[in-house]
Amino acid sequence: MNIGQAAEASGVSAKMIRYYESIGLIPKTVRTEAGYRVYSDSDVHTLRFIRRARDLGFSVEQISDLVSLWRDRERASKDVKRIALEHVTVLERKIVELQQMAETLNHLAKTCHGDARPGCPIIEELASNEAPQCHSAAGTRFGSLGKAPTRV
Amino acid sequence: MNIGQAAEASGVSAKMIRYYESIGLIPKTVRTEAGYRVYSDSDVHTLRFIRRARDLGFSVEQISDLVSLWRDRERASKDVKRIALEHVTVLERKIVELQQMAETLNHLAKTCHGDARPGCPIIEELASNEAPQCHSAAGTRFGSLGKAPTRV
DNA sequence: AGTGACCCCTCCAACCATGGGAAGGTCAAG
DNA sequence: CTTGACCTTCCCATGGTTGGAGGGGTCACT
Repeated sequence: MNIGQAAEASGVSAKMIRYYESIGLIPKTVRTEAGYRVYSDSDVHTLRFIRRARDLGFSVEQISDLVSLWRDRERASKDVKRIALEHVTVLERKIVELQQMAETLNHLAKTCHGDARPGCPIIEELASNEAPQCHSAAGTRFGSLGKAPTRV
Repeated sequence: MNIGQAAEASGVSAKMIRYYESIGLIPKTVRTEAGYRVYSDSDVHTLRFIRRARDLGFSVEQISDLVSLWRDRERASKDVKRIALEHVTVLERKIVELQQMAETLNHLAKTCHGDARPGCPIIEELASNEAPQCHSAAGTRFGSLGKAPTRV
């Protein structure tokens, strides 16, 4: 199977398959004489695994661990569960962050008459010198969420 | 005021101030003879505005619009409200996405005994050939959320 | 006047995951 | 043999932010 068919069958783009190979998430494949990558059904299976893990929001690094655990017949389900639950924790923190942003904006938008007149509480809030937001946590730019603030 | 003090006072790092200048979000500042950027209290006010908008998850492009509207005394609050509510829509879609991921994982983790034995429903789910997830929408990799799937 | 501790400058690279495209090789069908 | 669909590698862009290198400025203290 060529890379295009493998991409089709797995739902991972050819671009990403090459990228995953380049970073070592998947091993280098066999090549034809002409240099074309060749994939087996088993490879497609792995790619599908990877795609599902991506769909669940795991990072490539986490997926790398999950793939290892998957391949490892002696794997401890404890390890898998730990990775999954750690990820859930991160997800839930991000959810809260986004909810606070949305709440703050909804609150401000509600008090904004939204017509052609100037004078808008949203702008005024942003421009104020006072406490950043009414919903406190949205201002914690560098929460303990990792290296960077949540990009939205 | 030098850039460091402006950064301190506004909560925007010196690096980011230079970046915002370079992309035109803020105008070029006056410089000292030695080439140091000089900031006024008003500049700091603008930077604080920008930081708050970032905290609310607005993109730089949106912030650029908001800053223009802020400066424009004839601004229509309608325009501000529209930007804010559009952003809320995006936020809420992302929240739902993340919630679905978290739900799926929580569900799988619940059925994972999580001890030293092998055999783990989380891995098995990822590896299965069947329907991607029990919570359907988490698999819609390219939902109508914009250019790319939500990176987590 | 020298020295050390900071500050500032610009430019370049990295992160993450992904898409786009150019320039060239390969393959199968017509 | 031509055409078109595929493959290859390589480079570039995204967005927002941080980091570093390498060079210079400023200031207070000795």
